[in-house]
Amino acid sequence: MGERNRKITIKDIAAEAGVSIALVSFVMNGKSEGKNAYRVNKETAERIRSVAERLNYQPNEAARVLRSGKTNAVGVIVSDISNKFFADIARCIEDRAYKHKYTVLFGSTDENPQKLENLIDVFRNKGVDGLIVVPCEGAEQTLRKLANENFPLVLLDREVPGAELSSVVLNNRRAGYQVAEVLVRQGFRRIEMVSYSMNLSNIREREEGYRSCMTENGLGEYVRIHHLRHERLDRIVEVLRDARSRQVEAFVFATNTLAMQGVTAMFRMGWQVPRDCSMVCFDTNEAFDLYHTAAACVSQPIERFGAEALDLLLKSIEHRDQPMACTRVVLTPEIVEYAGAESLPEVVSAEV
Amino acid sequence: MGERNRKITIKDIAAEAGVSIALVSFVMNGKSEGKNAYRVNKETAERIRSVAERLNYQPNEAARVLRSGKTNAVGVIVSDISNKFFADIARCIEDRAYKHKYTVLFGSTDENPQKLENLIDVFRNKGVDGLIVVPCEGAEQTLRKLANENFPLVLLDREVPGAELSSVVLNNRRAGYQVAEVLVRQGFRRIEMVSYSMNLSNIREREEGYRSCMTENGLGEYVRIHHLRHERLDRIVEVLRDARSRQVEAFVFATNTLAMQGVTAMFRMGWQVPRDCSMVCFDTNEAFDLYHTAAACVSQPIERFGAEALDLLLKSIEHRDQPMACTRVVLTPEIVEYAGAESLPEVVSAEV
DNA sequence: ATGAAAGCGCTAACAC
DNA sequence: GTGTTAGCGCTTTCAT
Repeated sequence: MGERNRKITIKDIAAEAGVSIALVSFVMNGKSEGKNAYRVNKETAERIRSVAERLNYQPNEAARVLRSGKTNAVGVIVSDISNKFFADIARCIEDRAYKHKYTVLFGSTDENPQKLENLIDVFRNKGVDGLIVVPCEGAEQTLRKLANENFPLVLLDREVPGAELSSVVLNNRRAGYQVAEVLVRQGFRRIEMVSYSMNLSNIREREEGYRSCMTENGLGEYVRIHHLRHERLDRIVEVLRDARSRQVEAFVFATNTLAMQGVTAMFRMGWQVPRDCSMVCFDTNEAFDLYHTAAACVSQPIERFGAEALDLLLKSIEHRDQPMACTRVVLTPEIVEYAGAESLPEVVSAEV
Repeated sequence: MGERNRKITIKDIAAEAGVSIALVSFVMNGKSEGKNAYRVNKETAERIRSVAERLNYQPNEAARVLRSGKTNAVGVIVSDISNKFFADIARCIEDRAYKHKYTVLFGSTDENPQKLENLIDVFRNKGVDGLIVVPCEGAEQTLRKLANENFPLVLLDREVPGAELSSVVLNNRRAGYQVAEVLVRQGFRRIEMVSYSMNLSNIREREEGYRSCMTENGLGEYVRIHHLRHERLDRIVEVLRDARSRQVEAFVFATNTLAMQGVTAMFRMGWQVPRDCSMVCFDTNEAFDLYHTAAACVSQPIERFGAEALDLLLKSIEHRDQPMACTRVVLTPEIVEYAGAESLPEVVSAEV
């Protein structure tokens, strides 16, 4: 009771089991089995294991890390961990990493390359074995340098053009095409896109998808992409109002955030969605889902994003010596189409 | 180019600056200033600093941790990091911790006490200096033991009854009272509550709040609390249908998840909210907010949750020697009242 | 004002 | 099969 709660070390186990610390280390690391192993006496090994169990031995991570240079930790750097899309991915990565005995450090950049650089520094000092990064604009240099050092790195959600980096991304072009196509099929012609001015690969490709969908459907003349600054989303009101004055009938929102901002603004201005104006967007969201606000949403395979990214990273950590293979995983979007608010079963039956 | 990219250590700095590693250590740790300091020559210190800068010296965390026993990392264990409420708090903690040069490890329990215990073990092995924990049912023992060991610990969102543990929680009783009161003021009488069967302090207090509000308003006879099992939320349909058959006019949902499930179920059953049935709930949410689905929401001071919890934890890490003071921070809820869907400015103007 | 040196707990090469 | 031992990079006590 009054005993100081000293941490049990490998030494204590060795003493208690009457063997050397080396033996304990081997046994604890499973080096007593397998081919290239110091073959330890089966009984000795068992004795050591039981002592460790009894004393509730917990190896000291810091020592192990210092000695081996491996932390069994990876860093995940996203734009904003409180954003639903990233929070969901984070959760998947966390669970999966845990199964592989890895822990995860999270960080948010707020699309600020300086913050990204800081986070990378901090995480590397902490000794993470690798990084999963959602690159932001202006981070190209930093990331390329990292990769040149042969540091295990996997890009998520977006790519860095012209860099040979592993990445897990959506087929954004296709998603943009297909989601816009829903509007076209519904008979809309004046369809415009609301997007970010940030130069991000995923955004640019979504725009491309929209553009080719329009062009291929003979609506090239209506193509118009509004680029909003990330810090000035309030400008969306002007964009919408202007579009409205040009009889725009429907919008493609390049991200969930933009869509939410857009719809909120529309509500404030007295338009009802989708009655007065239709829209499609990327990612689902409880509001749009429940009220069928969107005519369609791009549903991203969250689980696979997390799984593929982590697996890729772990593989590249395993093969740190090799000159770093660059794998590109492109996931297929799913388009969730809603029937339209007027046909929401519940609303109809309630109003009749 | 072909150079192996060896990490710069304190030794390199020492050699380059022509001093001993001890001096470098002192300078790097700012022990050259202040009162109880080895007074280092101002110029020597400057020289060391400049060399460190030039060589881009990054101290090795593992070594520092091994030696000092301090990791400058804290663990945050919540129910589910992908849940908006916790994701938001996580983000606040992350930002704030970062300013204090701390990093944060996140983990999710899924309300499973076994997972909680595992996570605590893992995080402690990693050597976190302290933990912020959202306790789940059945974790009382584990947490009490932790605190008995004088391990820095702060509870978040919920408390462990009968344990002297620091915590940051909402005044849930008051929140429950006030949010139910909105319905009462709107003239509803048959108001029932949908809650969890889990025995969690916050949930229980919310129920208490609802109950006393009803009683004090002479509606005691209508008090009814439905307890759903966390894993069987689909049961909510039966609960709602049954309530409906008893002419229940409004619901208080004990959590955001319950509310979302509830409203979704109502929609499926063809009821329109709030036309056919009113509701209030805890936490805001884009859907309810945008469409004024809820008559009112309890808005929790997310920022303060994060800030208070982290500050409390850091303080208790700082004073690990002292016998652990137990502080309880109770935050005040804010009730956000919506005007009702029929008076949504935009919908009205659009429908006229 | 500065340096030497003793470890923190662990891994792994090497000796027996 | 098992033990010895040399560090990993750092902090900190104690000499000088």
